[in-house]
Amino acid sequence: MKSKNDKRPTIYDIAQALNIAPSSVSKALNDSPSVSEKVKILVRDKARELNYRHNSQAASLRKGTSRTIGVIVPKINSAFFSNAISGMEEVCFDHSHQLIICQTEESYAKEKQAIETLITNNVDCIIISQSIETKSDNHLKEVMKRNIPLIQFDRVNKSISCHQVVNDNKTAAYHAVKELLKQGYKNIAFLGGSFEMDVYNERREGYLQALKENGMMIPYDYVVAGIHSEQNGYDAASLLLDSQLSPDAFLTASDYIAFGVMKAVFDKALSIPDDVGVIGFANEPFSAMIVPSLTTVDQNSRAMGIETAKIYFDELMDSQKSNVPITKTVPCTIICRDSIRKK
Amino acid sequence: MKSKNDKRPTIYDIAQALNIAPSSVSKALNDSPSVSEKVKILVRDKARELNYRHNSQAASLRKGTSRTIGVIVPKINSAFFSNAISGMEEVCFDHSHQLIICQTEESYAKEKQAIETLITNNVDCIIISQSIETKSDNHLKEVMKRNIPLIQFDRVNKSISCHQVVNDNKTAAYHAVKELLKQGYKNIAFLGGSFEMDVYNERREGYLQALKENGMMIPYDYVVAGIHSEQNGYDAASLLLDSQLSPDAFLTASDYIAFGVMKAVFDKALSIPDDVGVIGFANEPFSAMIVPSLTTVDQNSRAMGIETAKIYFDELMDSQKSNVPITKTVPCTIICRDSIRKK
DNA sequence: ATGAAAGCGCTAACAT
DNA sequence: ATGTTAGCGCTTTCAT
Repeated sequence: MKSKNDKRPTIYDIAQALNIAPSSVSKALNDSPSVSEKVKILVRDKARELNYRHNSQAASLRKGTSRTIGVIVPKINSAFFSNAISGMEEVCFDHSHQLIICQTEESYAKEKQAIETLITNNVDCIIISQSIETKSDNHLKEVMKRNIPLIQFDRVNKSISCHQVVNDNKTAAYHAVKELLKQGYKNIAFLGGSFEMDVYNERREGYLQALKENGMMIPYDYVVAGIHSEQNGYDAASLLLDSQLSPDAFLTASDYIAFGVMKAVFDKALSIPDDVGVIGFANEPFSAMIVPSLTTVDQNSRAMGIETAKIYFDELMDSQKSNVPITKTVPCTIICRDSIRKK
Repeated sequence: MKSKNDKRPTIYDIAQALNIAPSSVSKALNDSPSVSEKVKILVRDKARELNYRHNSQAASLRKGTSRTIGVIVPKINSAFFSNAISGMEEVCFDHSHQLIICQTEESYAKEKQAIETLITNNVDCIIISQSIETKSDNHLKEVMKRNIPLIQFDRVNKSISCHQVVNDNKTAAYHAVKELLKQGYKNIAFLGGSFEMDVYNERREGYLQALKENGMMIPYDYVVAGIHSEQNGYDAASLLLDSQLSPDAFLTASDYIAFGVMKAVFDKALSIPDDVGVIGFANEPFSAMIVPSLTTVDQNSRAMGIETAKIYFDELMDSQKSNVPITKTVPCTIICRDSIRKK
């Protein structure tokens, strides 16, 4: 299909056709001030005529910069990440940069592989949200050692000193619990994600703080770690609802977990929100579509994506700025729906 | 941040350290048969020691191939596309190729831009599912003219002669309608997407054929075009439900549209599935979560992604194979749930 | 089996 | 303002 002889036109072809030097063509195409308007017009017309396209590989090789940013996320098909990516894309588009997106599917091996791929492709910056499985930070250290700008977002490893964009997870969880207390719920359980990740730990802290401030007791089994899926949520909630002191409310680490909890509650013939209140995390589209609609914490993920990409363009691109890592915090918004009582 | 003097190691650094020729290093790293096992080991060890990484930009420039495939889709955050992409990624990973993903957000301008970007980045192949807005095919012709292998999937333009991977949309719609008829629904409306796209036209054909075969009349207003969103679905269904001959079933072009229809039905105080049956398309996760759960057409999108990527590796990569465009058809599966009556 | 040298397409010094 | 030249890092003939 791809034949070798009808090669794509280069600046040499334009130069030859116009009887000028290739460097002048390059300058003209890059709108350099040191080339006459006349030549620019000539070059641009000829380029169009020959159907010339800039070869960014060659330019990257020469310039040592690829105008490309690598993004590593666990999944692209979750509301949180796809919105964040969409936000990054918007900013990159404005700066005529582009994104290479890698999915890890929560695997550490794939995460390491993705970093190799991105290094190999000379990306100018790596943006990463870690996978659940990731324990080590060698691969991130490797990126730093190579002086490739690194930005973490959402699922960050705080021990790595680099720019970070995170939600105010603690505050969000704190307010979510306050909301539950305000509605009169008394026994609030927390089904969190991996407790090896700061995002989830912070949510737990917010949860604990809110309860402590109100002098509530927290049975040891009310805080459950390692909950990630709808099924996990269903199982954990079923267990808790059968226990001695059955919870009357759940704060969960994701809307999917929350949905599992809701199913468990219904299976016990209890009602939501009258008997049990439920709050999720992420504001997945379905959270507004189910019955009862799910109260959830919106993480403003698009804004997070925008802020993340901006760090590169504002701080990192023209390098040699501050070496002090910035941490940006994006506030969450609690979306109150029918899964908790209304005042 | 990124300083110039501590540059990344190249094959020259390895060559120098080992006192051998750069070409030998290159061959060793590529496991060429014309280099001794001894040198290979030496080179690999030194490469590890120096923390060498292959520079694929340079290699691409030299070899004229980038081991990169560009994918253009309207949205990454829909079940259909993210699953398809995931399937493509799997196949690419097995062939150590990678994906550059571009979103068009249904805009023709962005679609054109994405193609420019991909050409500029020397992708070895372009995989595209067109945006709704796209009317012209100049940008696709441009790709063909450059002898860049082009594969269309799902939302294809049949007038462009290239490889295609599609669902058996007509059959799927046909069987969906048959299913509705079997359950005793009599007045079945069709809320389709853009009628300028083959996918939607084929679904309409299947719908029409099933009804005609059963000698059913189809009021002219039962076939509605240009329906894309939940809101569109809600509006169109509301109108139809108020009309003279109110439909008792809807086949829709997406689960989101179906959800809008369901809302409209409930707002008229009608019941699903007793008064009205609804079938969607795509098997979005939420379709199983809502009440009543939504009967939908699963497009086996992951399989589509896999088949699409395979076309490149099986047919196109080693070029000069057949020039005859292949069309692969991936069957759909109807997932029967509560939104239609059960026998 | 190993090495020397050319060149992929572009840009950036450095002349002129 | 324009042209000459070298070189980014790699692969690939072609010699040896």
